[in-house]
Amino acid sequence: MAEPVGMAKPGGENLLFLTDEQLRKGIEAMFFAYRAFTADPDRILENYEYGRAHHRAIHFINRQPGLTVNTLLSMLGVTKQSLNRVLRTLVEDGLVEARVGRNDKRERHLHLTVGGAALERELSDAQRTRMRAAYRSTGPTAVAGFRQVLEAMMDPDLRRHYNTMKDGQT
Amino acid sequence: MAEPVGMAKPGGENLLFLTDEQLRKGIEAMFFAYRAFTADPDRILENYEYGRAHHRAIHFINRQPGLTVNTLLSMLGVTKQSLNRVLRTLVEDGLVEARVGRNDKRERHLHLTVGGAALERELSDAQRTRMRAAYRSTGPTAVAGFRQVLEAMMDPDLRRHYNTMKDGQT
DNA sequence: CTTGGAAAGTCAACAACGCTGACATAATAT
DNA sequence: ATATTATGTCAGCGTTGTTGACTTTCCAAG
Repeated sequence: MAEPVGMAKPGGENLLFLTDEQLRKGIEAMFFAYRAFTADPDRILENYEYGRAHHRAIHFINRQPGLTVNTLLSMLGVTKQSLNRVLRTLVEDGLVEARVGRNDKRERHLHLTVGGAALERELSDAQRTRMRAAYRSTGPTAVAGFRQVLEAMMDPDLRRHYNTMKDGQT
Repeated sequence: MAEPVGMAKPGGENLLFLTDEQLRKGIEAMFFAYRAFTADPDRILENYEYGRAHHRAIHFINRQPGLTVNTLLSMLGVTKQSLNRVLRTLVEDGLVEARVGRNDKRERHLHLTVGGAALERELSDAQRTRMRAAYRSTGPTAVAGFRQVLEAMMDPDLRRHYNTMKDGQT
């Protein structure tokens, strides 16, 4: 630790934090942190014979109950065939309910069952625990920067989903 | 769990940034940002019929030339069998050279060839471009926080690799 | 009311990349 | 010298991503 990530910016801008070396460290930080970020849920999922794809589906269904398959598709950024395989097992196992739309009966509105909500809680508890520890040890200023940089890295389409959910339904 | 971490503490610290809602936003920020983070290299790799695993191997071989298969293994956190498949294609295609160790002939010391270095450059250029844009638009304070939180999230073992390389060749 | 198109789902095949098990070879310890 | 440990390879399997082709259901416009 303890090296210049960028000094003040007096008259001329100091751009030390934009060197290739700094960028490489950021890249590796993303790699190692993401590995840790997914490790806890992955361990839990093994007990249920589910994978990371199931976790992601459960997360967003919990986040926005009643969303359609198509909406979920665009959030996850996978093909419908890939999502369908995951969704089918979750419905079969009674963790997710797919209700036919009232206005548009072609649509399937997705909800977690009681069992699905329980698994969601178990998974997100594990993930939040790690993130809470990281947040706590670094403080609110670092957390704000963390979120700002991540948001700036997103593709506009993905950022739309992120922001939608951020403001969406409180 | 799920207690209001929000308000204030006896001491007077404001812990609003530790609410479950804030944590959830951090989790989703990680998800969406990582997707964007890998999107650029993934697009390039398609042209070469390689995948993300090849990228990771190339990155770390470039980062620390001459490292052994075992060392690379512990950085990537996969099984040696999984890495071997990737490494074999890279050697066959003339992007990586695996030199038998002089002291210990069991070891293979890995180096990028000229062609391997060229691909590494192409991939990391794409990744750096996105990260540079994010860094520039958020500034050095945010970048420092970004790195701090990511580092705090890592497992100790992975963090060791991260720090080792960080000090490696400044 | 017929038809065009969007939404959802299915089936098949394939690729990337995790995994375990079995094995060959080299170094080391007994 | 022989057994054990370390390193790397080969073979096969599972998850999850992909594309392509196709059907069914439904809404809406002509």
